[in-house]
Amino acid sequence: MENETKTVVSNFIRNIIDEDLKSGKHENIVTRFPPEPNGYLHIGHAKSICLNFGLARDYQGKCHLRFDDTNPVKEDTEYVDSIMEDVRWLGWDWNENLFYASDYFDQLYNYAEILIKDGKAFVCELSMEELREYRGTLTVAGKNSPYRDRSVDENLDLFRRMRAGEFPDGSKSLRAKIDMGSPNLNMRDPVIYRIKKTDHHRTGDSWQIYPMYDYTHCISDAIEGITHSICTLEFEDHRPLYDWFLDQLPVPCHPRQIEFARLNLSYTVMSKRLLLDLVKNGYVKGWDDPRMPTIAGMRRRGFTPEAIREFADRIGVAKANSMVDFELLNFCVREDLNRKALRRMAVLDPIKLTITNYPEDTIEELDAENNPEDSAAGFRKISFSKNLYIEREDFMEEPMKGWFRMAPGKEVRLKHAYYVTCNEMIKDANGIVTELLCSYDPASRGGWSQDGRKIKGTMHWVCAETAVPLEARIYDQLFTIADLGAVEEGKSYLDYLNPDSLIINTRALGESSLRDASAGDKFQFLRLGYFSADNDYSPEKPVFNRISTLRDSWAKQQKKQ
RNA sequence: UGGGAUGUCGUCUAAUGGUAGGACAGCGGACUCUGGCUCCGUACGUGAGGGUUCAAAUCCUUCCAUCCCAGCCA
Repeated sequence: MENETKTVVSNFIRNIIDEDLKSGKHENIVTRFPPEPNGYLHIGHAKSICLNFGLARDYQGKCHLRFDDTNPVKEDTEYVDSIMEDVRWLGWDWNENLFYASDYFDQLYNYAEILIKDGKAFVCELSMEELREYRGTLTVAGKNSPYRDRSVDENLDLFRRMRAGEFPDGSKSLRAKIDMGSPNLNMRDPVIYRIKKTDHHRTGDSWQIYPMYDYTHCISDAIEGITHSICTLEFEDHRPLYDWFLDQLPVPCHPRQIEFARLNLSYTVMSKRLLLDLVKNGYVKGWDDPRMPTIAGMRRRGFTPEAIREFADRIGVAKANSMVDFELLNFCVREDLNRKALRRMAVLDPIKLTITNYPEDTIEELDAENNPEDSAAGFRKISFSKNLYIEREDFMEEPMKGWFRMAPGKEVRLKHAYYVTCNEMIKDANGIVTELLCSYDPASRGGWSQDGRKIKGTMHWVCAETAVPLEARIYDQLFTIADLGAVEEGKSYLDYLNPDSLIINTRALGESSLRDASAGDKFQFLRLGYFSADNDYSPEKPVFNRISTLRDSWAKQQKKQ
């Protein structure tokens, strides 16, 4: 990644960092990516990961990976493992800086006692419903809890007994004593500890009480010496609270929280809840379903880490809510794969093509270049015979204006092979063309001729004798509308699921070398798109996922008419 | 209707009082053994009104629009 030398575009966070470095506020910067291990990472997280780790890389600082694991009822090591795998796969390294908020439970507890001793926190016995009432509303101020004025000793005693497990879940909470009249609801004596008699995936049964996010996050940042704590916009309202805790406590430093707009991508959803829904209710086949915007899904689909990082760079960082066009992601994979993917030929909708003047029982070997963008990729052998298949849509009985693929009497080139001319069509009882009879020019071997005649149409094909049957999984957007935030009144996002988001094509045929791939190998199927060998791939049953199509200016031209 | 934020080409994003720039998407063309790639060209924008200034996307002001907040979730 070191050789990705490109000019970085400025953004408001870099500007802040530049100023902090210039003013001497900081000599080095430390950022962090703080996921809660309660779900799989998605492309929105990738934006945050690339931002935080990218900043650390560019400023020679550090980026910590910290699991924000303060709610044991939702969290699991399965998620911890997948998150670490995904961050690494994206190309980032936290080195020795792996942390868990649960590592700080003791310190967090001690700080809470300090708050109590300073008269800045109290044990409250309001039920959740009562608490809601006392909190007030957006427009009316809250009321003080009747338990707000307990003595320090009583608070300390109660809090210690909460920790010891003497009280049932929900019966008591520790609250900060701030201001029930604040127009910012987060400042209305927020809960900082709640009782949860649930085992934690790391601390087991040693705790009966768990700290809340607002309390934990700022202190964790301070303990780790984070300089810039970057989070999403919805935490903007929490910043006063973030600062309040750090101002009350003898913490080692006071990081600055900076908020940016989370990623929205057209035609998909980014909420963990909705994603979990899709998985649990079987609308997709798991977290790594290639239609999912999860890192795991995108990896399986065939997106590369390089493409995702490039995407993250290109979308930039700002504070305005926005919706990025999925096409940008397609652009990024194509750009990456165009350089790297080996070319292969496959036919998705085969129609038989017979070369009538080619000798029977002969199969010859031709050379085909593996990647015109990379001469080091070399050549491969492909076989050619009298019996071929071409793409049905590459033939048109009555060619339209501008058509330069196969048509009756028209000479075209079979890529890497010969010039052929279609002389005759065989049709079935319904008038559907079932076979094309062509003649070839033996002097055009390799796909060119000495007389230099111009052949505009070039087509992909496979040799019937050696072709391998493929399963091609053709993906489309999971949803039919670009903005899932704009679902109509009374409708659910499920009403917009695209019934054709996966089409399994088992008619496809590929050149024989496609039998020798392994899961994860990526190819450009000539003129069709980029494909990745799926996890289900085996030499006996080669399965490929379509990552994206190629740009298709012919299709575009057709659409306009 | 309280508080917090945000409005720049279709989309994303630069500009730090001094020529509104880039990318994707679009359009047109060149090239091409992929209607791919590449290259060239081109159109399109400061939410609205008022003010300050030689000069405003930027400062002031009044509107308007959108987003977030009433979990013992993060």
